[in-house]
Amino acid sequence: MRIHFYTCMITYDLKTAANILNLANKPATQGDVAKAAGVSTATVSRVINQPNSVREGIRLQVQMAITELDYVADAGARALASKRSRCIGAVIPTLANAIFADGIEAFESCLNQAGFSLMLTTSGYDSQHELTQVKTLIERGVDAVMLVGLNHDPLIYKLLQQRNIPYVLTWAYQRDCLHPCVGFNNYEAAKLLPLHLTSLGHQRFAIISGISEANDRALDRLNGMKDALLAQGIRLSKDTIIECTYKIEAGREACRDLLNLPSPPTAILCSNDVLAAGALLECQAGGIKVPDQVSIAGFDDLALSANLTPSLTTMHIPFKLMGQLSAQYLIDRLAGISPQAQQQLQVELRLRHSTAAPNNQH
Amino acid sequence: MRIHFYTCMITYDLKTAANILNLANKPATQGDVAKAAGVSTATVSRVINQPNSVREGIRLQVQMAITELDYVADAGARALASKRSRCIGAVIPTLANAIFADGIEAFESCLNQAGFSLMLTTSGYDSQHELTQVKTLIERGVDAVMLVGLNHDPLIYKLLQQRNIPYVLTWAYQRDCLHPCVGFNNYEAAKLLPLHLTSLGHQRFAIISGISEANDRALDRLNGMKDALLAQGIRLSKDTIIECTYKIEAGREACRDLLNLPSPPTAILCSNDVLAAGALLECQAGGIKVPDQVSIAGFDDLALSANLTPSLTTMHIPFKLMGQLSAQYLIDRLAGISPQAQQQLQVELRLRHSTAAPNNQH
DNA sequence: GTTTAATTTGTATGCGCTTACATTTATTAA
DNA sequence: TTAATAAATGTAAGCGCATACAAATTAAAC
Repeated sequence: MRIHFYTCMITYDLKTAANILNLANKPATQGDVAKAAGVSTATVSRVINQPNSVREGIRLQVQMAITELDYVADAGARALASKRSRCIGAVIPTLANAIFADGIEAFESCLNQAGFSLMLTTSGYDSQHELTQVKTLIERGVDAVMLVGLNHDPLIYKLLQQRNIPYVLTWAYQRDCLHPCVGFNNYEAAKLLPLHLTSLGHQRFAIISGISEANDRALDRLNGMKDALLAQGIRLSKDTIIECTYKIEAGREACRDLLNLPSPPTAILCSNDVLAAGALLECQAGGIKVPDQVSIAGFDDLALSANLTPSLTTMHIPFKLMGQLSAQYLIDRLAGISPQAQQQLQVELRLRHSTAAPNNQH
Repeated sequence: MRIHFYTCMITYDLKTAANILNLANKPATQGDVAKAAGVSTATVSRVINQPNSVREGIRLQVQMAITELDYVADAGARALASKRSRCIGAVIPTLANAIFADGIEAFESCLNQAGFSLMLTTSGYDSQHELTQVKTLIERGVDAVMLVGLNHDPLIYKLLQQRNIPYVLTWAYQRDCLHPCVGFNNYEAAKLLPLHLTSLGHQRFAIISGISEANDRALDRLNGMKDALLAQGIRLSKDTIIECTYKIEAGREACRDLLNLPSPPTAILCSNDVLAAGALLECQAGGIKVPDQVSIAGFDDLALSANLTPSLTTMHIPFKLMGQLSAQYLIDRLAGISPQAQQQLQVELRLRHSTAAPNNQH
């Protein structure tokens, strides 16, 4: 009796285990759904992918079976059979900069609505790492790719074109660009800032720029500013152009250095708002009046910028729109539509209170 | 002769066409590599997945063929055959808040190093949308999932457990949490801020909080602050607790409202640094001296916070570390290791210059 | 030098789905 | 009604890879 009882226990345990395994291990397949609904797997597939091609009665039957069985199509098998992963990859320099975070948020949101998922990677402003990341994305089977900026390792283009993977460049625009791009002309946009300040009467300028070597947007902005100044007959000396990483502390430090110059600038142009905010905050901390003693201008128009005191004069960039349009471009390409390959967005100089005519007493 | 010649032409044309097709259309498969290297597909697979199990000579041969043919393994087929997509999904509320952007950046970087890719989605602080996003991630076949916060639709857990998909909750910690989590106790951490300010002598408090309904972190922080004040015998009236979205403008507006109260607070506790920065900037804009007239404290320790004038007293949270540890947790789980399921991180009150003893003249 | 064991390689199956094509059913025209 | 056409459904063949198992090779033991 004892032994018998024991045996029962074991049987019971095994059955329990089997149930757990059953619940935990084997997700329903298309075949299971087909059987449950009394149709073929082809019909199940159609219900999922082209519901209108299935008569309503059967469609409902199948959908009920899907719900009943908690069926979720296997992504790998779908990708293998259909040659589409429904994933789109993006390589951005970093999420630490809010402009990328905002742009990507809008990008992802658009993809999502169109039934795509975002595979996100960062390059850290390193073009070789960017290449690696693109290779990874290709290995993951993404259907399309978004990149930031115009300059990339040529191998990237080769790999993408070879596999017929649509791609789009963002954050930059050139009329005669060989690649699809959605953005604005950093060079031309950057020219507007010096123009504004020279029109106010400034003569002594300085620039705080991002690292131009690894960043074509930074380089374009820097060149735009320099060229616009040159056009006004103003040539900057080496020590009035500082390149640093896009960190608020770096902007502060650069500003401090500039204001300690024997003949400090009356206007500081910053190639983005993080640096400009740093410069402004450094002035605040040091008791230097902006714009009375020095004017400061930025680029990007972060949410912070309008809320600083004084509010920051800066170039407004429609990052959200940029993310949306670049997503839409890729979605259209994948849908077989041929959208416009080069799309230019309007930027706008936001005149606020960090810039004013230079104070002659200075 | 003529006919013969003609035949040649056709043959040539076909060959050309085949070449073009070959170059443009069909990426090399494992079989192509196998043929080129004179081995079986199994060996090619081994060279890729367990290189040490293949003798060096053959391995090099295969690797050469892979390079030669630009072979990239098909992700769908790999996922189908191996039941592993090598992708990990994350659902965060938004990228607009720098803390998530920073955390995710570290998270992604870790995944990358371990050979995984990140599939990123946002929920917009909407738990039903979060559920949808988790479903999507499961459909995409992610191997694991990262979520933010402790409270989620139970169905999320059910779906993940049912499919045996590892997951981890971040940005929050509870000793007796039923789920794996990496983070800190928002409630306990938030208690420290009122403590600091009451010890300075403050009696009249206000709180600017995130929307607590849709955000367990915000709720915990709010409750922590309220309870800590209650423990000191301070009970806040309705109009001194303002809930608003995490926007700098919202923080400004809330601060303005609070300072216009008949009996304005001498200390404003903010449940994150964006709101605190907003409050601080509003005071700056309004000519109200911080901390002379009002003390302001934040939570998160954004890069901006230390650079404001006055610098912001706030709770430092190790977001980067949090991203890294949560990534490592999932990586370990997928490697069959059983890492510690609940990991508590240390937070630290950073005393800076936005808080001081209340000015009695006020 | 043989036998045995350990390592390396090949064979062949199936992962779960999509889709071309064949077959059946419904619809329309005559 | 029947024939011709259109629409819906089923059949079955891969998609490209990983891996269990079998076979062959090599190393170790005797």
